[in-house]
Amino acid sequence: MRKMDSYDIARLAGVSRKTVQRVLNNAASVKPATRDKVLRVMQEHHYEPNSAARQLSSRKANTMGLFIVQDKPLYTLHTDDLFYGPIIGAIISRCAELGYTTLVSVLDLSDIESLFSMYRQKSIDGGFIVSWSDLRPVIDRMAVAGFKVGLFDEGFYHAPEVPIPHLDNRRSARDAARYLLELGHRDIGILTGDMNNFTAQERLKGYTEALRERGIEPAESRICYGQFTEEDGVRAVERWLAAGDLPKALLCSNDLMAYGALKALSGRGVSVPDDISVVGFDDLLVSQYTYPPLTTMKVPRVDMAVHVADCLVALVEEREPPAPEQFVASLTERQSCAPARPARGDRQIGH
Amino acid sequence: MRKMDSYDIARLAGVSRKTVQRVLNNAASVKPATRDKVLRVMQEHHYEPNSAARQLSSRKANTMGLFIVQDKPLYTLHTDDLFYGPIIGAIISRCAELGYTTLVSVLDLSDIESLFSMYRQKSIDGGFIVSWSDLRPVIDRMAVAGFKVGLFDEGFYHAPEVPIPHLDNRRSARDAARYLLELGHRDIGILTGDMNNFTAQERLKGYTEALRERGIEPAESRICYGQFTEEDGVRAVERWLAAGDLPKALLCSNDLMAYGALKALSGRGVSVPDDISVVGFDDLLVSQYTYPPLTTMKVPRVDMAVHVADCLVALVEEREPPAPEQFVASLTERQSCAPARPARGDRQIGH
DNA sequence: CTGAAAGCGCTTACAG
DNA sequence: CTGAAAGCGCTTACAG
Repeated sequence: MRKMDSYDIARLAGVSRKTVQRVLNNAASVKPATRDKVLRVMQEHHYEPNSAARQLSSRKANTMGLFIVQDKPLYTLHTDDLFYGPIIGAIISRCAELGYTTLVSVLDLSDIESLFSMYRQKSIDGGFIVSWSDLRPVIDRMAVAGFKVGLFDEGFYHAPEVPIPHLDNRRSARDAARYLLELGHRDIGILTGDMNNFTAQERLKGYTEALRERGIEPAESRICYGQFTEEDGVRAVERWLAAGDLPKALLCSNDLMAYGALKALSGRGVSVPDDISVVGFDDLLVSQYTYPPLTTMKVPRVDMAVHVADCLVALVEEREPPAPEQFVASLTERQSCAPARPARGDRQIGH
Repeated sequence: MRKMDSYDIARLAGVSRKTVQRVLNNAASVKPATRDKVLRVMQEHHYEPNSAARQLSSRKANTMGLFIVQDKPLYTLHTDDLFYGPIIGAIISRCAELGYTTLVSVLDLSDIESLFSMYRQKSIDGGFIVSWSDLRPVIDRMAVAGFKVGLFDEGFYHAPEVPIPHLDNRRSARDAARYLLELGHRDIGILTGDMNNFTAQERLKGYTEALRERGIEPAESRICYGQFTEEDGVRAVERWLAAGDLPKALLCSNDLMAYGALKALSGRGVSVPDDISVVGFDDLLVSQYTYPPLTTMKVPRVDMAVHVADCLVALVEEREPPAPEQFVASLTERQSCAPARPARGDRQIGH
């Protein structure tokens, strides 16, 4: 019961160390009977190979890093971040399935060195970075050093050698706008995200395309530029309300902004969905608890996470990466949208 | 730039390996000039000591395990679990501050073996288990094996050698009930958690004590037994409503049940807080988004997490653990409570 | 295919 | 205090 190593197991099972190792690595060339015997001995003695020794001699950590960056000014990102929470869980689980443990760190953007440390210390074979910020400088440094990394938000980065799951934001936003159009709405506003962000740009394009398909040219007054924060939603609504110019339907480029809009609307006594329909984007956990529960475009975050994990592991193992996938958000209907009510000369819809 | 080891650094800096090591471990006995020189050489060559080699020779992983168990039937627990999310972040950050990395796993309760594996492989020096389930059998096995572990929920376990942060649930619930009493309410119901759970028992006791202080003996009809799930909140409200016997104020033993109650109430057209005041317990992220925003007892989860982390690290390093702390939940007022309205023979309060 | 040796890159006693 | 050696427990070439 004292110190057990693979040598002891070999002796006790009456086989060579090599055989013990084959059993550990599930090699085929071991007779079932021998295999069982070795396994039995290992279990009896609670033997499991020392991971540090393994890492040291094989030069492989079988560990991935997961870096959650605490984005500073605009977005605060915690492990309980509503968007990234499920992604974090999915990555960890998927890596485990693929034989990797996951070392999680929360990182300040001002102290990004500890990320590089983990690579240099050979604590990890690769890493995922989860962040809303523009990480291009960091990623470039990593590329130079040959450190393997996967990302999530393609808002700022797009490089063939860096796995990033691709969401078809334009199409998804188009689908959201079409939904509103099919409800009979013609006066549809949009609340955009940070326009330096590729994702935000694409969602705006999708909105514009959908309206144009119906021969509607989106007026400048219908486009409100935000930064993906809840506060933007509040401000947008208040500005429209102050101008007496609230649209009849509102597409928010993420759920957080929709929450802000909903709050401001309800605070001003404007009824959702009777007076205005609201659609969000993401489908965060909170969306089922808002008032009214938010209709939103669900981003398949878990599938996307599994996909990056698969890509990064393939990269680390120098295998062919899985085929690229194109993800699309799907409509989750709740109670924040209603058919347009007939007014002025608008044609009536429904019923 | 090829393979750098501490020997190379020593040679390049013109010192002994021992000195390099002293620098790495921040030992005092190195002259500042020497120290700087060594550090400069290390930086120039991007040298960082190999973690596997360190672990192997020092028999220490400097790593903690964080096991998020996916509790089966009643509660589902994900990394985005509203209660545990911030706790997870706090543990990781605190461990980092104390010099430990954190290996996170999500665990199925049916496959708890992988938890033991990490200890046997010496991948971790200790671990935290985050779960709603009754873990006593697992913890007992760990104690026998000498594996060090910290927990969160003291609902089921209470042992001197296992760090668990202690929340004074009785006092916290008493404070919540007192708040309702001070608002003038006398007809106050409670929705309890699973009564096998110590935490649930204590919260009920706190409620009872507060009412008795005011000479109110809680009627059986005011106590509704739940299991900490959202659905319990729905059912409780529906049962009371069906009996035409809704209390004027309701203390929910956690936020999730309060969400259910709020939904059911609003679905039946009962106004919160005009017709009934509702108080939750936990202060999850969602509570600011419910309708109306939920007044609730905030559990200092982050402080509690930091405290267990400190305790477990002390245990691992065989140092004296920090002094035990007694945590208390504090009232977070939002909009789900209002003063009792004068009715029948009740004395009037307020104004 | 099998076995004994060398090696992974540190830390830790152990002589000097 | 300093330095050379042994050792941590595996894996990986390398002879046989």
